[in-house]
Amino acid sequence: MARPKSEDKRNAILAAATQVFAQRGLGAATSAISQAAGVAEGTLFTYFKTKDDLVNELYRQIKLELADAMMSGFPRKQSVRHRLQHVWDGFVNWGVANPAQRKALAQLEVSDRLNSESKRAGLAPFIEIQTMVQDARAQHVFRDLPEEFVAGTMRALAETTMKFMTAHPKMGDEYRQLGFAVLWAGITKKK
Amino acid sequence: MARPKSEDKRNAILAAATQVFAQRGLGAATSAISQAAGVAEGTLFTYFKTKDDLVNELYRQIKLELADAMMSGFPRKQSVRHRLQHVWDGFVNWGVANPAQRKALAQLEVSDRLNSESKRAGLAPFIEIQTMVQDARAQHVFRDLPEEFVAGTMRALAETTMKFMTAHPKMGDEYRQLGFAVLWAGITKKK
Amino acid sequence: MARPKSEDKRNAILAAATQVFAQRGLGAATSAISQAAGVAEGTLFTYFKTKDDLVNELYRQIKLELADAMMSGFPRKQSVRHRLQHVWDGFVNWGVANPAQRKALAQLEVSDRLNSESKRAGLAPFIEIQTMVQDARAQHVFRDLPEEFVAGTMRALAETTMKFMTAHPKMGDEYRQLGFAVLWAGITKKK
Amino acid sequence: MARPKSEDKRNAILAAATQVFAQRGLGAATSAISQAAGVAEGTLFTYFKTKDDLVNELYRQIKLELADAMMSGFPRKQSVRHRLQHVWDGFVNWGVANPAQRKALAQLEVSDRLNSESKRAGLAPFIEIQTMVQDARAQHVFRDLPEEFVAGTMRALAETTMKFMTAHPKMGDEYRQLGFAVLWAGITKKK
DNA sequence: AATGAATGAGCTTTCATTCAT
DNA sequence: TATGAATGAAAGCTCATTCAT
Repeated sequence: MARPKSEDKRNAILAAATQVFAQRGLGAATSAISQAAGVAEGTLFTYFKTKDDLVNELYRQIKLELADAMMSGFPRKQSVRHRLQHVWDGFVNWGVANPAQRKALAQLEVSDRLNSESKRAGLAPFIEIQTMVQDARAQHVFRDLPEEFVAGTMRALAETTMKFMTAHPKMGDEYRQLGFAVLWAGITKKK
Repeated sequence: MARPKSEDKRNAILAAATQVFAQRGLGAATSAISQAAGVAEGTLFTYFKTKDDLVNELYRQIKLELADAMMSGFPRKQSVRHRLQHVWDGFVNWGVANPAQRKALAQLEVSDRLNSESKRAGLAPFIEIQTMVQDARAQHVFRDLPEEFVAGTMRALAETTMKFMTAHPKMGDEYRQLGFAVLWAGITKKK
Repeated sequence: MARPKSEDKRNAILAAATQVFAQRGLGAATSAISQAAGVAEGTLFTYFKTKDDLVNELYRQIKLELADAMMSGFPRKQSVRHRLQHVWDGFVNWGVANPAQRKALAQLEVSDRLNSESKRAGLAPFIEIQTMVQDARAQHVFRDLPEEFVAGTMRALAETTMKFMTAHPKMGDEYRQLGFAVLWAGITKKK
Repeated sequence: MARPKSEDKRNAILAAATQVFAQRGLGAATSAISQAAGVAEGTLFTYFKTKDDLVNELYRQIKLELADAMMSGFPRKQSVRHRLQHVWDGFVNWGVANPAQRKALAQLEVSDRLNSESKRAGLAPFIEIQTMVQDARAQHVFRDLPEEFVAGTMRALAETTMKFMTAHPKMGDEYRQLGFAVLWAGITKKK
């Protein structure tokens, strides 16, 4: 048989796309990606039929990585606060550790190149968070907010927190705690 | 004597750019903008030397409009809470009333086309907010957070709030209040 | 106003396309055409939105020229033989005088790039020939052949005749007569 | 010992090329041919060094098949009319029975990919027809036409005839006769 | 100043051919 | 020999910008 499609090469292309998209946006040329990946221009298209395919695939992959970072070891049985802290820490730590992924993801989320199938797939691994939020509301731990409002708030605060952690790496732990404290104070019920 | 450049035309181009960028992103063609503005393709370039110039100019203009919406009638003398509520209301009301501007601004903020000069100019009209935050911290009303963290948090929460207000127009007032409550609870000191 | 679209340039592009298609087939690159026309690559697309548009337009233009060559001065009132000779002479003379057009047309006719609208438009100017053939059959001048068989035979014989006229220019008149004689003998009724 | 090249595979490629070229023209991708042949893309190039080689080889092969259809059982001893009818029938019957070959051949004949060697080889098996035409002229059965004019006329008329036979299969025999009658009337001397 | 045709670099994608397996 | 991944030179087309009118 001929040489098999190399998983390495596919990954190299996805990694290169992450970097290039993070730096220059989704408008970046596929040739820049193939070059960064160290493959020929045409090779990109043996692994991804079109640029849109690449974009969608990259989105799903990053989302999976992120989900892994947030959900692995999720303390299902513990308090809402513990569980929320777990996903918060997972999120911001991942974002700080993977700035290119974070930036690329931000571009991908607002892009009009994602098909609905990808969007759905990107959401799927996070259902447990939804469950948690529903629990928290049912237990009157949270204010009476729509789930998506909570999710949006968390994402937004995490975004801000990550910026600060990145800008002041030595203060990372403190900002992460601080960000969480703001989130928790904001969304929970006052006694 | 040559015809003077028309302020009308310049504004038409900026308005068209707002709409087009909001809909299709900054990658949209300048020809789409000139068409939407009702001027010739070349005319755009007599008002803005390059596309980048247009982008930067638009950014500054939207920021000025936003500053106006947030800062006019600013109750300098009143409590921190009153002042914060004022800018919050100004922000989210503006965003809901001007969705194209809001979307365009979001694209502009993350774009790599803004030069540092524009970024600085975009920040300038908001210094009074900084002052307010500094006051609040000095008075120990706020947690011990960096000013920019507060600003980032506010922007992030406002973004989420605006999405909800837009999605559920009838609940606009409630969501605006709710968003503010979350913000206030998040950033102020516990007694 | 800006400089108007130049009819000259449009014609230059069509002429260049004729030459290039004649030589290298419809697969020839648009860049080869623009170069031959002495315009920039992009300019071709201000006159023809796509390559297919150019191809279809060229087809219609050549057909019109050919129709003019065949039909102008058509002796409506004279005998079938006179009329047939008229279109025959017009056809082969045109083909010999315009070899590039002839070759390009041959490629265009068998191409799958022609849309049905163009095909219809290309046929339209030749209806009088149909009428003539119908007359001839009604008068029992011709054998009992389908019109299209007659047309196909004529085109086919003309093609052969033109090749000979081109190969032996000095014998042009003789071959034209000879070709017509073969055609006439072939399609008319024996007494 | 290395595996010998498989005649089967070679034939499969030629057959596939016939179909693909007939349908999509000579511009069709080699990958489409290899796929249709059920072999790998690279394999095509072990049997034919380049696409041009494949094209030329296919031309020669089709011409041989056609020659076989026309010349086998050629009644050398019989009258010119009998002999001409034999090749005519062979030609049109073959064309109707092998539409893909016929279409592919038509594309090949007008292509600029045939080298002169192939053209010569393609002509060779038909010499006997030349001889026959020479005989016919010497015997003053035919008009005073160049051999190639006769050949061209025959091919052209056969082309038209085949179109009609294909379009109206039930009238096949009639059209074949009719076509031949037109040919014979056209090229023979009047008494 | 206003226009829009002209320009050519740059884009994504295809494809004949090569080459590692 | 057979395979199909790898290659990079085109291809058609778009677009920011220039320039003749």
